[in-house]
Amino acid sequence: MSQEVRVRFAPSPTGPLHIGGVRTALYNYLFAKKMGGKFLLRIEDTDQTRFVPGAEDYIQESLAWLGIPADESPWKPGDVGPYRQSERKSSYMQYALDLVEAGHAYYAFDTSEELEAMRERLTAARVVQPQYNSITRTQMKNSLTLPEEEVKARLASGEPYVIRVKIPRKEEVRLNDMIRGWVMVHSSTLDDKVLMKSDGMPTYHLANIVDDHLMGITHVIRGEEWLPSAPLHVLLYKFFGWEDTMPQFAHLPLLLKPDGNGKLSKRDGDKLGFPVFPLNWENKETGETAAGFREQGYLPDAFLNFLAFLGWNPGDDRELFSLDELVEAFSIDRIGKSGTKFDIAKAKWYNEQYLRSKTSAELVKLLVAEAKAEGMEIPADKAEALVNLTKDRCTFAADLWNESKCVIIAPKEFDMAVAEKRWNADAVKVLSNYAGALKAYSGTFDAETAKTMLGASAEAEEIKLGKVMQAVRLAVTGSGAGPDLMEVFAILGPQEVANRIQFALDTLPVIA
RNA sequence: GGUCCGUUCGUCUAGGGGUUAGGACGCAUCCCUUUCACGGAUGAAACACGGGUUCGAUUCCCGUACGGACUACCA
Repeated sequence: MSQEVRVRFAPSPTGPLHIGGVRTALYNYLFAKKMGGKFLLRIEDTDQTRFVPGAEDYIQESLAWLGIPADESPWKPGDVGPYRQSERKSSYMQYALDLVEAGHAYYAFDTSEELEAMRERLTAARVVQPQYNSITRTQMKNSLTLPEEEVKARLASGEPYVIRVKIPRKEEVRLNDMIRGWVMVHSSTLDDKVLMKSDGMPTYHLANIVDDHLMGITHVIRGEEWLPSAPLHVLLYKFFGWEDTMPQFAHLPLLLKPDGNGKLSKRDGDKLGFPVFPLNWENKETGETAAGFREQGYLPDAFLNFLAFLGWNPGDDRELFSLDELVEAFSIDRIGKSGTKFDIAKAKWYNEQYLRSKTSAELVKLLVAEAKAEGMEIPADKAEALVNLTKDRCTFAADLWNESKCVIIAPKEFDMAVAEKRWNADAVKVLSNYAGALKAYSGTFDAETAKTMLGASAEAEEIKLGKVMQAVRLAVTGSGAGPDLMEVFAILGPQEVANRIQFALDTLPVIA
């Protein structure tokens, strides 16, 4: 009988959730759903000095926006709670003490000044890697070097202390990563990491092992930055005697800067003009702000699809996947090993694809909302025609409005660069003729009619239509580029088109 | 510096001992067209390097180079 898959996403509430974290959450979600298991969210807030108010809400809202909510979380507790490490504080010490008891950990009383002095001494002695380990710990103040009585006295007096793991001197530590295969590290390169901090809180290393064990986590899917400490975690599972239920590890490739090299950072986004966070963020205390994909106009499905393909692919030529399809297609062995550079152009392409696949009704909603944000209204009888006319020209929902503007708002001024080239005597003749014809017209008016009438006007003046088309567009929309003109005319209706032409005729001096 | 991880078109990637090394984004050209787009077609563009193993290596092995992560009482 196979065990239920349980995975967790374990962010720290230290600020907005980085896009790399979002992808980690997504892969955890996809794996859990694919395996018919559970996706948990655990808040790793053991560093009280870095806690940022609002960050938890941000995490929750981000997952909600993407449609990948956790099955168990601080806001939806299952039966292995609490789901905030700060609320589990009381349980960690006992586990650390068990390790001390078993000889796998020890108390250390060194002050930060003493630690600093030790590092300096080792550096001066050209020790390649100054660290608290099996050698150096013999020279520090800890329960391994101090007499038992003194240790007891120090503890009793309330002197601050930490508990450090006692890394064995010679041991080959190995783990079988689901993405990277066997990874082997010698224990001599590991250091005696702090397990319990002097403030009584556990470090990540202790907390994540204890909690993953207690929460029944079967697979740990996290970023590659954790790979170097994974051997320590393996050792800890062994020390606790939990090897049998140790989760399987999968270390995800990093998200890299689009240009040059290195981990993708907020700075890169700012510099290149794209967000690296799912939602807008504002830290009320520091005034720090960050742009979000949602506010930039990205659709959650498109963003999700884009994100899924940053390091994973289905193995065939398909590119467009709904969340359900992603779940169906997902597998950890199709996750790549190497770092992935972030390409915003691809994200835009995904957004275009998803925008265009929306129904007219959905697009109308988006257009109306965008217009409203600009203080404008879209006449109900024109909305559908507008979105159908403009959607193929749009990347974001905001473009629906940008592209529709020229229909909704009559031009007050004209693109003079176009006017200088195209606004000539021929154009004026044709337009005058056309305006007159439109004013007199009262039948049904569609794109076909608009064009036939325009053609007739041109013919009447013995002028080739193609020669004056740009001028016609300029007169009615004020610019030289835009959606299909005849369709625009159809939406406007003959009277409005005539009015606009008349305004242009009255305003624009003949230049060309 | 040390430990660990990685390296196929500019980018995301497929592939895998013998292939014209495939797709997508982007780019270019052409077609469509009343403009700009959309769409269609075409094109330029990659196996980091050096040794092995092999009849044969981009693919397997070992080095080198390059890149990255980690190296806190942060996660």
